[in-house]
Parts: sequence; C-alpha cells; structure tokens
Amino acid sequence: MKIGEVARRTGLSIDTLRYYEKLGLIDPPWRQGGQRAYDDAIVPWLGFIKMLKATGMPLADVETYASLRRKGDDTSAERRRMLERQRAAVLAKIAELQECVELLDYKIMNYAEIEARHRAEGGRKEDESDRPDK
Amino acid sequence: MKIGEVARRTGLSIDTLRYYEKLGLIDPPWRQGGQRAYDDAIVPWLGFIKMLKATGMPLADVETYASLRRKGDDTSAERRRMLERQRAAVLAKIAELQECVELLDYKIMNYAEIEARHRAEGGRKEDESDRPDK
DNA sequence: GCTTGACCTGGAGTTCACTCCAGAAAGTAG
DNA sequence: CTACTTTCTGGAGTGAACTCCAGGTCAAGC
Repeated sequence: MKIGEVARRTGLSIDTLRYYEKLGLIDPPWRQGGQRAYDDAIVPWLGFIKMLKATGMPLADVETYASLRRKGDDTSAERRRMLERQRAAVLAKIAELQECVELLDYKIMNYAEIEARHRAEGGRKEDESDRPDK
Repeated sequence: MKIGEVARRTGLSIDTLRYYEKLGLIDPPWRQGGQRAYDDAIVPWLGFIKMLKATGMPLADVETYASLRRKGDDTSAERRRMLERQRAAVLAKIAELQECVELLDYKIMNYAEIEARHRAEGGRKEDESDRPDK
C-alpha cells in the first residue's frame, strides 16, 4: 500500500503520515524504489492513534505508547496502565462536558425567556443584567 | 478588584487576562492610576468563558459571542443559536468519548489477559499480533 | 522616604500539530 | 517515449493559545 492509499483509508493527510513517522508514532515502512510501502496493519494502528488523539492524548504520549509497543510484550503492563490513566481522564472529561451541557441548557432557557418577553413587550429595551453568567 | 485578584479568583494567569482583553473577550476595565480595576461581574463572565473553552469553542467564537453580548438584548436570539450549536457539538463529543471508553476497555481487557498468560507461562515470549488495534 | 511587591506596555518567544513548498525522482496511461 | 500523477526530502510557514521579558510605573508597609 502506498502512502496515498493509507491517507485515503485513514482520513489523515500524506503530510500527517510522514509527520507521524518522523515523531515515531508509526514505524518506518519498507521502501519500493524509494517510496513507502505499508503493511495493511498500519490502518487499524492509525485508527487507534486517532482514537487516542480524540481522547485528548498529546502525540508525545502516543509516541511513548508506540515505543513501548515496539519493545514487545514485556511492556504490556505499562501500556495497560497508560490506557487506564487515559480512560480515567476521558471519564473526567465526559463528566465535565455533561456539566457544560447543563449550564448551556440553563443559558439557552434564559435566552428563550428573554426572547419571549422581547416579543411580548414589543422590543422595548430590557435589562438582562440580573441573569448571571453563573 | 485588581488584575491579580481576578487571576486568583478565576485560575487564569494575569497574562491570559490581558490577552483576553486584547482579543475582546472581556471589556477593557476602568483604570485607577493606570492599573486595571475590575467589576465583580468579571468573575462569573470569565467562568462562563472557561466553560465555553472547556467545550472546545475557539476563542475567536467566544469573541463573537462577547461582541454580540456587548450589542445588547437584540442579539439574544443569535447568542442562543450559538449556544445551541455548541450544545449539539458537546453532545457529539460526549458520544465520541463514550466510544473511546469502550475501545479503551477492550484494549485494557486484552492487556490484562496477556499479562495473565505472561505470568502463567513464566514470561515466555508470546505473540500479540493477533490482537488487533481496533 | 525607601523598599518591596504588584502592575504597566509592546513585543518576542513557545508549544502543538500540522501544512505547505521547491525541486527531484519514480510510477502509470496512452 | 511522452505526459501526467504520485511520491520523495528537508525545511519553512501557520494558527491557536498562551507565556515570558525588559524596562518602567504605582502602591503599601515600616
């Protein structure tokens, strides 16, 4: 598989793939006439990297994970601990975002009320200042 | 309230507060002998900004919201729409993160199994390659 | 009045994660 | 063989969100 195909299949740009290789997130692939020739296994691995990135893991940490992976099975406990820490971070982020949704709902409700009053009272200037940002 | 106090109360750095002022996220406060003197209302407003940031809203969008706010009540419908869009984005992000948790759980389980086998078989070299990244 | 700490400005520097570029080499279709 | 597309390298540039700095001003305690 050439780099363009990997890009197409993963949704990452060619530049990003080379950048990830430079950072050590992916192993340097074989070359055919100077061009990168990837194994199919690169696709799920990049999918996994994308998932880690979606959780907010910095690429430096992904690199740490990748280099543990390269070292083989002896590092599996350490990798598991990394994923467990990330799992906890994700749960915390989900909780934070759920609070954000609640706050947004509160604000949206306030705006709906203000608009209703606005319409009812014919657009007269009103004071919004008693509605705290909370 | 001086800038240091605002920083202490919000957890933002003094530099960040001045940066936000430059971007137009917060109104330029009154000055007392050249020094910024903030109204108490700045604290909940900054709390709201932090919440928007936590949802992943770029500062440019926060600035848009802030400038609508400055224009007064006539913009409340537009602000509500912004918050509704953000709400939808947050729900999508929560869903994505929940999928990430599931995937992490799957991986963590695999690692736990590998480690168990590892211990049982006395640390003999094993092949992990049949465990897909997916 | 003096010292010490907080605050001021304008601008430069940093980090992260890309993204783009020029110029050259390799692969592909007709 | 020609024309076109893809890929190559090394390095420069980008945008977001800060963060730091020098050199100066202001204020509070003793």
